[in-house]
Amino acid sequence: MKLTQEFYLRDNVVEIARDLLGKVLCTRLDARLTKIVITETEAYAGETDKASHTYGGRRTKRTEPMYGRGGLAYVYLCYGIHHLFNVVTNVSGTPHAVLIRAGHPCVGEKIMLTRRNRPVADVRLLGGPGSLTKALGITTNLTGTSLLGRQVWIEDHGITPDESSIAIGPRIGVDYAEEDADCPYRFVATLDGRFS
DNA sequence: CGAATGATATACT
DNA sequence: GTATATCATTCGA
Repeated sequence: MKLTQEFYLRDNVVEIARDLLGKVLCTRLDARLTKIVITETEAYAGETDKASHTYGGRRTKRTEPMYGRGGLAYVYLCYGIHHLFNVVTNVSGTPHAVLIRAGHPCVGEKIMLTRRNRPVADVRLLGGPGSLTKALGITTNLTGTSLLGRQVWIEDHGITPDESSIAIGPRIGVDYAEEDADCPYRFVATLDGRFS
């Protein structure tokens, strides 16, 4: 059920980004349990990827978790407002990560509505990386946390989108990355009611 | 379309 | 140590 270390240690970050579609991202924070089905991801291929914070081997206090072992969380503040959640992959020393961009409510929908201060669950509840972390209660103080622990983890509920329901395209908001801005590293799944 | 909003990286003194 | 530009976005006009 819960994804194991081996899932995250694999060396093809693009493949892991695709495999994360349909998996269930869970948090238990402030004694409140929330789960969402992942529907959109992006791969960031570390040192060779101009869109990645670790391009060229840049290593700072912020990016330190990306250099850790696969299976850690990398959370950072973007535009001074939004906390963005990433899954660190590959072995220690290879700073790859997958950004979780969107999802569908699974457990704790009411808690998520409260955190987002919204009346009803629509596509905007979890419709972007910043909205998603707010709904799940994720903040930068979770950066470096293990995804095999008690606060945040990922489960397999047996949802496997087939090839035809996955759209692949260039990543969002990475215009600064020159030629790497066009890499087909973004995955979107359309799961028509196939989640529990 | 444009403001909000603050940590972070980088380039200076 | 201090200054400044930049940003893997969101929301509301």
